[in-house]
Amino acid sequence: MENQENTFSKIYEVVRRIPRGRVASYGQVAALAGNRRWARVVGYALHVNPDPEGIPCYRVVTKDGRVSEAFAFGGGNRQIELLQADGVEFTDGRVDMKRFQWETPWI
DNA sequence: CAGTTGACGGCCC
DNA sequence: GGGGCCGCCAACT
Repeated sequence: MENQENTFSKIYEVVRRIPRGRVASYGQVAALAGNRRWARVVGYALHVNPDPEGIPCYRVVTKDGRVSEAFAFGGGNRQIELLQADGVEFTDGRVDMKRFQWETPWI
């Protein structure tokens, strides 16, 4: 199995575990991956996203509930449309983290 | 090998 | 309350 202890693999595994209709922040993914300070690394890891179909990187947003502007991998704010399709409600270009942030035991 | 960058986060002003 | 700066780790040039 994919028991690779690589930092990136951990991050990808966490992102892959994000349920539909929910979002997670970069710091959250980093914390679940093992280290909270990997927030920036998470961003880079998703940037090199080797499997965009298996890794819903669009479910990862900033702690403010806003999506990255550099997410132009499909065309502008396509990420928001994908999240809305998942049932995530957006308000003024931002998602209500209080309601849609992925519930994790790390909290 | 060393310096800089980067899909961020948190603290300071 | 909003904006700006520094800090974290890994990858790229």
